[in-house]
Amino acid sequence: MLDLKYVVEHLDEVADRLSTRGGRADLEPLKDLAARRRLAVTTRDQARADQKALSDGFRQPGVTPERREGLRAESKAIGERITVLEADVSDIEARLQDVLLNLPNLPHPTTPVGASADDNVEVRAWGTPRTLDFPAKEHWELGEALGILDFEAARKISGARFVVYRGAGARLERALASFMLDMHVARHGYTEILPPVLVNRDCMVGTGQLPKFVEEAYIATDDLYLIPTAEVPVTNLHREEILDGSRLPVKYVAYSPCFRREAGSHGKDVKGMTRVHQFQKVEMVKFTTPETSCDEHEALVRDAEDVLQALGLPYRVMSLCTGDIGFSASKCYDLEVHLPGQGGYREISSCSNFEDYQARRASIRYRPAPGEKPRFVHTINGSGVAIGRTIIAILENYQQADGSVLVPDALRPYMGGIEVIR
RNA sequence: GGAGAGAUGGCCGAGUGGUCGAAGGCGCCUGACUCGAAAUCAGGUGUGGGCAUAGCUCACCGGGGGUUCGAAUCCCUCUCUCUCCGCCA
Repeated sequence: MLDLKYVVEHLDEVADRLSTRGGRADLEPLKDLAARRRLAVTTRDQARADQKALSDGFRQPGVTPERREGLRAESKAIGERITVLEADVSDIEARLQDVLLNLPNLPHPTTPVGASADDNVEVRAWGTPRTLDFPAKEHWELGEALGILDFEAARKISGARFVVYRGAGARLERALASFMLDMHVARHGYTEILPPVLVNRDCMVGTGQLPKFVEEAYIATDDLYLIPTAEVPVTNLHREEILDGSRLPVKYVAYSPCFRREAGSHGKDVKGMTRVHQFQKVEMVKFTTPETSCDEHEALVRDAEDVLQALGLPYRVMSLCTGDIGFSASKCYDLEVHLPGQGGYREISSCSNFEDYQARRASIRYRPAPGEKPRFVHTINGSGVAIGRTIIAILENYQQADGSVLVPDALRPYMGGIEVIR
């Protein structure tokens, strides 16, 4: 959520910056509502002050019954007026909130301006894409032939866009989760979290999934939502809190399943498990000061890159342009891994700096020093990394002519010594 | 699922209709004392909103609603926590 005061005071600048996301932001209604709110609040507060002053009369010694009756009548009249004025304020504030919650974050000045994914900028690349001396297979061919990915079974028990891992496939998933968590905890200094995957509405609003993207979410009964990423429960760990500034940055890493309806992506990535309704992911989340968020964001990207480097998976780092970054993000880097089977790069991690956008929605603040005023933290998060897509990358990068797949060295200790899946 | 108890500031904990944004304690900050520290003493110390912004003012005692001239306090309701019983991985 953007700061209303800032938006109103910098209307043109905000409109310009938001327009780089595509479409145009009409902020006039917001400005109008803000002005109406100011008037309504002032009027209401004055009425309340009047009534308060009146009520002192009841306590004065020697008030006559007639005087009391007069005060009562006068106060009652003001009370009725207050009721009306309060309703007015609530109505305006609800409408204001609705507009504000549906406004995306301001792109960071360093976010490249562009209209679509085609305008994303490659920042750096690591490794050399593998060239195979035999026809490269795609992950589903390899996985099904090896008996480690079962799409047919998944279709029967859940439907399209699900996958069942079997045997070494299931083991690979578990190995990757442990491998990534261990790396981020031991080498990168994150604290491991295992969050609920069912969260309340406030969490979803806090990180920006709701209200705008309700069609993307799986909604359970009791007003609970299946998380689309561990970012949601982990960021909300500190919702409505004031953190001790000396504790920052706070760094968490969590392994969780992620549930996405993928509404609006019909016909996209229908084969295999590139785009499924449930996948698992290791997610890193940081809470930082505004001064350090850019550096911490860069560091988090490096932390994600470490995973791919350790697994020997060639990738490139893309700085997403204004037309492609997520709703809540100010700046975002995607890590795209090279897939010989699909013959191109594919997103495997998305690392975003939300600045104070989520913090304002979720009211996550910190106190720089004892006695100082609280400020909003900056939140940063990124996949470290998506496990399903890592399995895709391993299958396609480590495939051999006979259809078997080598286990990357770094993973072997986690695979019970299995060196090749055949 | 059944029965009961409870939710107050960073923490503990008082407060059962107005003088309460809220006693007291702890913690924290500032000052005095001290070579320095501890102890002691004095003062200060919540969050957000509005405005004519060194100030004034309004709101907030788990959430929502009600009664009342007036609610932390009374009533209803929801949520959560705790205790006991039942069930259960």
